[in-house]
Amino acid sequence: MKYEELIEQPCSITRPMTVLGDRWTFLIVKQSFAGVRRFEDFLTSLGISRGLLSERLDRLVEHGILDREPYKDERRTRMEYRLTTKGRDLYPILIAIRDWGDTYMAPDGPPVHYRHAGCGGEAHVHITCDKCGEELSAHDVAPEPGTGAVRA
Amino acid sequence: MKYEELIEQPCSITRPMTVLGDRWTFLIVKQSFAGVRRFEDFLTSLGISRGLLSERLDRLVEHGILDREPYKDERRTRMEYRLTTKGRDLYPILIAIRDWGDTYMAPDGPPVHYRHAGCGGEAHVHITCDKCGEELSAHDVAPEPGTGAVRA
DNA sequence: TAACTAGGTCTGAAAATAAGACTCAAGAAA
DNA sequence: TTTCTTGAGTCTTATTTTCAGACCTAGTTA
Repeated sequence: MKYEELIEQPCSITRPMTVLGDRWTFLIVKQSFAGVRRFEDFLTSLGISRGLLSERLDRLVEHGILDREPYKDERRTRMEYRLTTKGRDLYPILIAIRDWGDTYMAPDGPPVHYRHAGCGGEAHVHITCDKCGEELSAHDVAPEPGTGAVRA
Repeated sequence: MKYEELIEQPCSITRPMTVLGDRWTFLIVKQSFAGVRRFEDFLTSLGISRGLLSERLDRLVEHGILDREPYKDERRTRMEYRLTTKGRDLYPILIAIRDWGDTYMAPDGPPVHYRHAGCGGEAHVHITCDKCGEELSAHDVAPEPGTGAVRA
């Protein structure tokens, strides 16, 4: 199967993966959250090659995750890539990955704390039931076909 | 930069991506949560090629995300790949991706509902502060170096 | 005018992926 | 006993992606 064909699968995990599921895309988004906006800054902070960065930024813009806008520096016009609302909504995925990374891949402790500004507590993700409010784990959840499923 | 070198970066988002950030790995994990355990079942449900599936399963086992065990069918011995605790802890990432996928890539509505067994409500992720309990968005969070950061 | 900078494009070599043929062992069928 | 089928892979070849670095272009500064 061609990887691109996966986007047609009726699965809300598979479909985002066709957009985000490669080596670099998610790291670019991560840098965006960290305030990186310019081509050269993505380039040097990530160590990605120019060609790939160019292609990936284009794709993120196409998918409406980043906006590409020229803006006036003091003197020159430069390009900026900024997260859209759709892009900012990826934040829980980022924090979920960070929680797992801190737990299993950070032998020297968390490299970065994500603190509640002002309060000083740390941000973590939780799965909760939107009806009873209880905190859930994988055991408590049962998948069930929805309206977007393909009828056989 | 070689992609593999990224695993040394002091970042709990980058490091998991070196394990999970390719076309197929996360989809294999997704299938594991859906109850798939056998080689042939991953193969047909995902449409991945044999060689890649073999290599990816090995890698997930190496990283302690799946366990590979022979088990007795009625008559024969077969292989099973099952999530470890480390693997099950990926669930919030999965649900976070699904939330985003349902919001932005499911024009016909959610293909699958992830329901709280018994209660019937739906599972969603939230970012909360572990000190004050408030629900947070990207705006409310400020990154700050931790013990695992490299000193410059 | 020359050099520099941001933001790219182009190119060739190396690596990863796709598709399918082949292997091998165990158990079932004839 | 020989053959067939099945699960779980390995191997091979062609195609795609990725890497690394050279090159390009327009405005800026010296």
